[in-house]
Amino acid sequence: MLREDVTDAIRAAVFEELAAVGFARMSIEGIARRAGVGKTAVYRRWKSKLELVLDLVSAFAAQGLPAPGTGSLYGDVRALLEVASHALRHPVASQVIPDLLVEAARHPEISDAIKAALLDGQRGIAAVIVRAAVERGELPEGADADRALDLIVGPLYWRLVVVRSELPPGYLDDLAASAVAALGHRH
Amino acid sequence: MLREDVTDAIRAAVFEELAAVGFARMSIEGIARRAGVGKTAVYRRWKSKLELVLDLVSAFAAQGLPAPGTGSLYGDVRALLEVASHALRHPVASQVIPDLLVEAARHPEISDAIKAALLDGQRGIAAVIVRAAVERGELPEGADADRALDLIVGPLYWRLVVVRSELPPGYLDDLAASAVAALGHRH
DNA sequence: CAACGACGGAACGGGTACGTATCGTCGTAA
DNA sequence: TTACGACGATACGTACCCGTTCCGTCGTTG
Repeated sequence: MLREDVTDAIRAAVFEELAAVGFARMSIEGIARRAGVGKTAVYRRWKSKLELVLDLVSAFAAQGLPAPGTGSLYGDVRALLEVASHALRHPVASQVIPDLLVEAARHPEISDAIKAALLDGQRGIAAVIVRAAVERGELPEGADADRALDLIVGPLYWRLVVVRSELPPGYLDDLAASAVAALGHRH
Repeated sequence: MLREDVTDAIRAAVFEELAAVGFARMSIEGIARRAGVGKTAVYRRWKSKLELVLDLVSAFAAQGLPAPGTGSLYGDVRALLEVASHALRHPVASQVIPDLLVEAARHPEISDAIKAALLDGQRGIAAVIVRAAVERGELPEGADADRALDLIVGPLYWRLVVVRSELPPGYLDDLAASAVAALGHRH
């Protein structure tokens, strides 16, 4: 019977190692070292670095984010931005997520896992938000949830992860208002 | 005197290697192998992998992108999106740029080089576009160029690099219109 | 035609990681 | 108390890469 405390220590070490050196440089030896564990303990549980990471990402997917229901489109968008900005400001997540997204371009398995764990969850939330707004009459029939997600999360991701600059005060409020304006715009 | 054809071969190999395996996995030996060159030829020119990449990125920065001047805010935004989408769809650039952006979080030198080569150029263009729109009366006085860049490029980057899905027909037109609507929105 | 210097190739010692095997130790369950 | 099995530690042979050194070749310069 595998000891659970050892398993947990390894999992935690993987996250730290991913954040510190990235998937490409991450090694089984480094994980075991950081976890204070023998290499044997790692290989007894997972066959490879890839399996190990896929397992962690999938565990993340199981959580499932709750969709906001504030009663207004602006409120829902603002709430989604709040959650997303917290995630992207987390020192570990803000390092691990972009790193795995880049690796996803080289490993289809990572791509699938990330899509299932993060992107599909967000798409679902966006779909709920848009549908509610349509029913409320705030958005025209047939509004596209994917496009909505681009407009809401794209600027935030760009600012936090690509440019990596601080958010000015009121930025999320502003961005939510801008997104609502852009979504409501008819072409 | 160093032979220029060898230098060019190495530079090309670095781009290919960066796209294929990423900065973290890239090795001097691999570059020389791909370039059909001895390791000596590489070390004779650059001291390290980092210097090599910084040199290439800086060369890119020297190009300098032209700011669009179409006469309307929508036209300028649409033109900027056109250029950006071409760059982010290029098979090598679309792999190299996100990879270096992630590495930038770990290497301040890369961060500085990328900022100088890409982000500052885009910021300058956004500033020109916004200033022209303000003079035209299309945007209110004091419109923020950085926020404009977030709203214009953010969604595109998200869609092309993060989600990595195809652009639906008319997506750029739509996005340009949405960005203009969001920018014009007063709060 | 002679000297020079960059070239590709090969080898160096040192470092890290791979995946596997073999220890002795220690907690647990029969 | 005995048997089992997961544990940490250590070592194995292989592979890759580091940065450097030496070699013989070859094109250019003078």
